Amino acid sequence: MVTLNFTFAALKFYSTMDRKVRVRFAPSPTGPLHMGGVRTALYNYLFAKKHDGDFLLRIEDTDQTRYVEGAEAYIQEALKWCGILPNEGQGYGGDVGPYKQSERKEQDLYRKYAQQLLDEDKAYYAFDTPEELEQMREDLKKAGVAAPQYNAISRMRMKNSVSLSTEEVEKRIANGDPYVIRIKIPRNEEIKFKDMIRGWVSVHSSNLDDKVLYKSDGMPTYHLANIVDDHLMNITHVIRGEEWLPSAPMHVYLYEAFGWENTRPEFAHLPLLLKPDGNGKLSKRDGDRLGFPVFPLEWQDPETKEVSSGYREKGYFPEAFVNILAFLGWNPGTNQEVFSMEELIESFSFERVGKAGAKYDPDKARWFNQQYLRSKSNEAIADELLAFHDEIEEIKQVEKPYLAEVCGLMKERATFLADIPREGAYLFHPADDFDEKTVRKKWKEDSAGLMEEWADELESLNEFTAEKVEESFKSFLEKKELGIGRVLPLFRLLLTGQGMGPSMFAIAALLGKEESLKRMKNGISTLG
RNA sequence: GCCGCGUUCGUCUAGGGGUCCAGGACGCCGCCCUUUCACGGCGGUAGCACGGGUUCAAAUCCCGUACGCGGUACCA
Repeated sequence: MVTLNFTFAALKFYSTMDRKVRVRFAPSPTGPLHMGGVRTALYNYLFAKKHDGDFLLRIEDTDQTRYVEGAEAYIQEALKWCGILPNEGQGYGGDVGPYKQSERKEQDLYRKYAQQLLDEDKAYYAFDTPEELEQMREDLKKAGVAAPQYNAISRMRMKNSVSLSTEEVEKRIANGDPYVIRIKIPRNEEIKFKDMIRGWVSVHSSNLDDKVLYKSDGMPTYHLANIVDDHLMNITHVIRGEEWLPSAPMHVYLYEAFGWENTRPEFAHLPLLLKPDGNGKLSKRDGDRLGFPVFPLEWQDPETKEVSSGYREKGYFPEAFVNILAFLGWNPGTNQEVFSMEELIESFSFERVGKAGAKYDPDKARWFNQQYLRSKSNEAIADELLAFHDEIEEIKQVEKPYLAEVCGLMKERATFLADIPREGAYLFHPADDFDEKTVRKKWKEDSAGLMEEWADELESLNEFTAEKVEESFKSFLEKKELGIGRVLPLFRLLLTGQGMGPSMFAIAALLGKEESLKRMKNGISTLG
């Protein structure tokens, strides 16, 4: 047995080695793409790029009842924002399209494969009504069957082309009776495959259901469409979420039933993304509850009009978002944590993807964004502020070089772009009021007089640079025989209204002599 | 219930029999730097789910238990 497995694995290895790597991301347009979905797309993308392969986007919309307006456009936009760009697929063209299953169905691409299975006695027609199915499951449960299924045993008591006579089946079909096509899972077989992340996964066929492959509405189910499309699109590796692991053996069996086992893709089932507190997978609700987005982009439900926040709108950089996602389930095995997309491609491998679900940590996510913000040049940050935050009045009221200098001053204490103009609002216009606590602690009776003297010193400066202001300030302290902590907070209070912030001399220099003196004068008269 | 997958600091994780009285990062705490806040530096807190094996030696291998998650649809 061991020898057999080894041989099988070796054969598989060779058969996929000489094929160009082709992977696909295949979401259903049933709503906005969840960050877990984006991560699946990302891992597919990284794997494809790493191996000079293709990354395709396929839309799996076989369930017409769950179609949501705008969801497909959302998927496209989200991937674009993240820089996870398909080089083939829906919206990108390619030789093996269409890339949308509803359109493929129009071309009748699926029915013939179901027919092939029917002809080879590997699938059968079933006429059972939903009520009959429910009844069967109930009866089996009552009879003490632990896992009621439509399988090799129970199928004999149902209405299908295995249990019914040929004449009866033909009559029903001719009559137009609704039917589905079910896969005929063999009764006693061990089905195994080697998952790239989990190793050997083995399930006995008695635990598999005779799943519906073709629905009575004429649409294939996911199971059929997925296998047929992956085969027709020459997919070499199926990288998807762990929720698919239970049906993977059935998919493996389907490849065998079709006679496609030699080109069957490899599987990698990704660990789930879990909610930050407690257990269970990350859901839309958790974001609302804990105050962080679970979607890449903001989304408004077309029916309920309910708005879900997005990483983009919250101020996350796409590079940071990708970096965050990459580290939820994968790590490079080194101490490096900040990775560009290129570096991720270079380092990515399934050997370093974990098996256990990863709890999402919003704090760590913020930290990543901060790292990216700090690593950008002042000019780049100014550009991004102007491009993405035109709702902020301040940034439009100054020249860009000035804005860039503000960014330089503020970026080390900010996490998001918008923090800069908010926390540094006083660099754009005088503060509305003075920080009460600082006034109480620092503004004494003699403060006004002291600041007037200091203003005179500033007035006499010819060069109003940070260095000159500092120099002048030092000699002022010496002259007055005062400590820096007595005087500087007053200066800061007058110019910024705050008790904290970046270097006071840099602030004064940035504001300029005239503005600095004006603020001092106004402040002194207000505070007395 | 049944089937499958999983389980190292609060969180993300390194670790694939000895070099681990378990390393890094986020968070938290303390100290230093600083007018202040932040940054930075230094230090600290805290973990191998449990029980049996195997072995001279186990976080690492095997079995079991517990717990968690996923699946159990004519949804994907």
